[in-house]
Amino acid sequence: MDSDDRHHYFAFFNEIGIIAQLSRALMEARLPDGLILPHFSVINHLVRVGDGATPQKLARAFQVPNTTMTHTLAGLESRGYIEMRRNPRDGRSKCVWLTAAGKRFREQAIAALEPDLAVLAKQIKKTEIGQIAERLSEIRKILDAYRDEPRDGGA
Amino acid sequence: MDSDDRHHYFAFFNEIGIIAQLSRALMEARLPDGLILPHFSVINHLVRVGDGATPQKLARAFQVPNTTMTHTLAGLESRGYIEMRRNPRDGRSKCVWLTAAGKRFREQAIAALEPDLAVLAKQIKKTEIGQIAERLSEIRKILDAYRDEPRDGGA
DNA sequence: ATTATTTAGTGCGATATCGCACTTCTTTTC
DNA sequence: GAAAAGAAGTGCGATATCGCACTAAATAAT
Repeated sequence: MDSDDRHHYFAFFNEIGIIAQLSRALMEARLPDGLILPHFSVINHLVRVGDGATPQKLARAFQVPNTTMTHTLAGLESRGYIEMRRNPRDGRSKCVWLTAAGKRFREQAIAALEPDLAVLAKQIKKTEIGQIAERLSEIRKILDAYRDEPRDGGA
Repeated sequence: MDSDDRHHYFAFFNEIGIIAQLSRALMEARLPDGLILPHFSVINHLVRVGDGATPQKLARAFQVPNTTMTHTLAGLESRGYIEMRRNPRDGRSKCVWLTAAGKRFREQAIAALEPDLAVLAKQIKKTEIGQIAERLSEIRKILDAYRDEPRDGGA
């Protein structure tokens, strides 16, 4: 692999990083003060996948350390968007439950973002987004698998 | 735009965010202790585009606040990878110059990453990466432009 | 020329992320 | 059943990111 080959991969991940940064900033500009993307993401996840998950499970889903998830959940709980209850199945653990306020927060955040999405949708067609997202999903899975068995191949 | 349409866009940006996170973690695992992606990115930028740029220019190139770039540059300077000199054209400003150690750092970082890249290259073909990167570049430009004239359309 | 405005860089404070180590509880081993 | 090993969550400390406000210098306005 020569320098030019490497640059292709670097350039790809560079674009990814910039888009992640830009989209995150765009999104956070629409969220209430003190709330950031992970707050919304967690709430959104709970709505879509269903609540009652443990912090551990959420940390894995978002690929962040447990401490980070603890911190994010603390922020959501202090605002009354989630409730942390005891896990009846495991005394070490807890379960995260959405509150009505939490669901309302999600609705409002999505509504606040709608106009931006509408503008972007005019320039980036849904079909194209869908196609690229599929490719990205494959790449994400490869990276994700690689994370668990780095470099030395396999075994 | 209905809930399902929205989800397409959310899913796209979600994949982007995850890949950014994974690739960054992969990269940083290969960097010397205390150095993170922005450190490498800045050095790499200076090598590729040429050094002598002002902190301001770098901050814009990386879309980060000036304070963040100041902090990153301080880290690089304290390790002797760059030199901050006075800007002869503007007394308020400075110029960032690479040192031999800085160039060596880049070489070593790339070498340390090479085996990972080689493995990934087997699973993600260069041509496909290139194609997706082109699409992403267009999307990045759209987002970038939108950043300057949000929501209310134009004019 | 003097003053007002803008710009580059940075000190400071607030919050986010994350590694480490500890507590508490569960599961495994004997 | 007791002891050992493992797992979930969190307190603490270190660093990153970023907004605000300040200083110094350049540029514009008069």
